[in-house]
Amino acid sequence: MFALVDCNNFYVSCERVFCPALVGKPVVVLSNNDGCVIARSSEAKALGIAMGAPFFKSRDLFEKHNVRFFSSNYALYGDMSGRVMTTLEQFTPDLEIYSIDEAFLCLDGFSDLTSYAQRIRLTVRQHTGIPVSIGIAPTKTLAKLANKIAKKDASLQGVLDLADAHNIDSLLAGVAVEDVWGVGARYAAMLGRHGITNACQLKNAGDGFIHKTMTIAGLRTVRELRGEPCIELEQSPAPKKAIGSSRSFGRPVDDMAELLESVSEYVSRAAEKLRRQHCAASLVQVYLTTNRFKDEPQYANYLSCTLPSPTAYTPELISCAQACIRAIYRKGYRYKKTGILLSGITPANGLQLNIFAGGRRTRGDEKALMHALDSLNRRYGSNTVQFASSGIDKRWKMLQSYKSPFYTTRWDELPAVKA
DNA sequence: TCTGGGGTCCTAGGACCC
DNA sequence: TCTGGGGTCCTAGGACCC
Repeated sequence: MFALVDCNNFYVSCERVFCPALVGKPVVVLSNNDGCVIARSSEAKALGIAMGAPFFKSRDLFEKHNVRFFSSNYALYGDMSGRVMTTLEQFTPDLEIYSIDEAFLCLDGFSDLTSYAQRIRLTVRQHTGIPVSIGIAPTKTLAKLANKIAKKDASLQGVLDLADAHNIDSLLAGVAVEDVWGVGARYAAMLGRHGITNACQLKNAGDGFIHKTMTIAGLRTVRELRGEPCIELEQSPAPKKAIGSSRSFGRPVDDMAELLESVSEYVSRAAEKLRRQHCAASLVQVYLTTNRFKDEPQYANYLSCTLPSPTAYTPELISCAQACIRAIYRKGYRYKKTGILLSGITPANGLQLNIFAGGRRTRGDEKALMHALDSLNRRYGSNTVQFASSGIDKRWKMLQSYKSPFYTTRWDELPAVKA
């Protein structure tokens, strides 16, 4: 048996923990660059504020209903997520952290699951202040679905064990096909054209048709809806096969020097992650693009660069990425965004050395330098030491005009309790 | 002035190998 | 008139997830 524990309106809930005055009021959290709405309180949803709604188009509505809004504060959300997951680990030895706000728990061998799940809810609430909902079922896909129903139906008090339902098919018939895990907008439209609009109809669709139109992954989804487990619990996350970093700029950028700074910064971020998983990369991909929403000359391009041997040495990766930008940069455009992707990832120990790389500084020196860099930044905060090529002013940086304090990760921003 | 970021998996097609 | 068969690897594109 699987339980899916999902935090309710997670980012909004994190903000509310440290600012209880927000409880009961419409609250939203914005994407990077304060671009779109990516989390909404139930009050905000009730006002008709859509997921992904552009912030600047909604400002009037926000003002009218006194909607509170926040820039995203990932240091806070990541830290709160860790606290929730640590609490969940007390309830089962077998747990998969699926995303920042969700975990699958294996409940095999446990009894009285609904009341156990209620205890989980109360404990998470007490330890972290975060409200969660829990769906229980014999497959992950059904557990996701049960969770969705538990969130919607207030009478369930946040928990639904599908085994308790007397008529699962009628429950499935009440769930739109696009709300099934693994069915996105494209598949939902395609299925709709074939008369399949709810989860029960999808469950009863023909295997051949599903395989042909939705590949093997779609077939797994359908089998899971029938109660046949096809997707296992993954307890130890596999190392990443690709690590990317990209950001929209806070304002249009036309100067190549600033584009070079931005990719240097993004490569530094990605390389840090690469070293954290003890890997090296052999392929650097770089792209740039203008703002597709603007009625002005558009240009987008990308270029990749294969390294002679895999590396996790930031300066080498930066040189590659900057060479790519120089090659694809065209003067006269207003750029909106650059991004990089590291791939061809292999474990850093036992690297194939390059026979032609003699005479350069040794791998040992590079490793020591990166280790020192990472240690300093871990201890004293991100970007305490950085590469000059990433720039000093960084006037291209994204906007974060409405960010809440780093309540849990910076000494000088800890909330104070007044006597 | 203003529309996010970071991933995974599957498939098809092309280049290459023997 | 007439030119094989079996395979791997890589990449791009399209779908999905949060």
